[in-house]
Amino acid sequence: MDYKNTLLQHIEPIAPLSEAERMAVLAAFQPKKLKKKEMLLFKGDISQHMRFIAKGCLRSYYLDDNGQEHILQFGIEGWWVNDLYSYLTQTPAEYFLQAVEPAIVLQVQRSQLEALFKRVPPMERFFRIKMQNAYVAQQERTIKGMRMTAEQRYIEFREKYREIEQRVPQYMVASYLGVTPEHLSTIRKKINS
Amino acid sequence: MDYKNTLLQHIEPIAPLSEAERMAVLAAFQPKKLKKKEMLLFKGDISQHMRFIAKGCLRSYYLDDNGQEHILQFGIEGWWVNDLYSYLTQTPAEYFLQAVEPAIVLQVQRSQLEALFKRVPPMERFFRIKMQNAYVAQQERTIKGMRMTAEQRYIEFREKYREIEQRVPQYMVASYLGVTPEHLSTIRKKINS
DNA sequence: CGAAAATTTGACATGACTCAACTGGAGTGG
DNA sequence: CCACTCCAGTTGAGTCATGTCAAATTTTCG
Repeated sequence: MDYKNTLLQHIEPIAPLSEAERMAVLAAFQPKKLKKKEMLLFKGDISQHMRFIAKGCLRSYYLDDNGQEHILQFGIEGWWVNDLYSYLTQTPAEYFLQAVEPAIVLQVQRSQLEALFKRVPPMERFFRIKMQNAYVAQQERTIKGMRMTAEQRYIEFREKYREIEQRVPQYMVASYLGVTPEHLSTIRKKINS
Repeated sequence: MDYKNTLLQHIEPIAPLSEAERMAVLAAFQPKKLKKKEMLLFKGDISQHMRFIAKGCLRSYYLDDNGQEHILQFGIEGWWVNDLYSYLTQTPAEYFLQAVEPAIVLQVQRSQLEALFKRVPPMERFFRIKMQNAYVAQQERTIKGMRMTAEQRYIEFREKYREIEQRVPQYMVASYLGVTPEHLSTIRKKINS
């Protein structure tokens, strides 16, 4: 039950809850254990849950027309992962969700979360704020993706997500940064000299 | 008062309102008229309002270390524009907001919007959904910015924002797409042949 | 009409990709 | 515990995409 604390610790600084609300929130979420490389969502599935990472490391990615993987996002403890568009519109997912490390994910059914929003207004607030922050961060990433060189992006990634870099293989970092593994390798060589 | 309808027409499909709520919402917003090139927010200002475009066309942009403009976003009728991070955290803005065409913007003070969220719960819902959609769209743009060629991005932009393309100068489109005006020019030449 | 701004064009430089070969380390089966 | 295989990572050559700079041309607007 320890992982449930992880969840509350992430919600409460943003949206404090009464004891009853806390119970309601916890009751709505269910834990799911994942092995390394286990899939949490496939392209084509309809995402039925909001998902909070209590432990471990996951990634979301899609396959392009050539079957190549492109990573959108990594997530570690305290992050939310999803194919949000699929979840929101209940259409088939574009993205895959997969555990990069063994993981524990807390999931809440869409219908239950909607009910929770009604019963526990701070949760609606919490998600609005989370979305706002995610949006801002994403905006930042968009600009940087288009305007910075791969080297600059890598240096930033390193500083910002030191921990993630140490937990995922290098070719996944390359994929996240939008460069080929070869190119990332040359960048690293250049930096370490 | 016509522009106030524009606002309600954008809120109600997502979050229906009672007559009283409608009044409360309208009362909170104040119109502001902008001339072409007039600034709505400067870098360094603290963004005090949420802003809805009732008429006209605006852009948000920032200046890099070389003083070059980079456009994040255009907005036309029915869009929201802001430096969201500044608004949310009440820190100095990174971005400028400027009218590209004469415009009418409906503004609501942050404190009033917060009060509105409490009094009119559908508004909190409306903004959560807006944020989610914006986030998803932004995620899309991030991926495409890093992985598609400038030509592909331009073709997409054209299809998706035909109207905006016709309302803003080409060098701003280039800026939005993250390419030099010269390069966009050669892309256009290539496409039209 | 004239000046300023926007766009086009071309030569050259650099960043990033592709492809192919090689290196080194982590499992795995004998 | 060794030998083998497989996969991640590195290296280098050649190529394409895009940037920089400079100049010419067109458009806009006072």
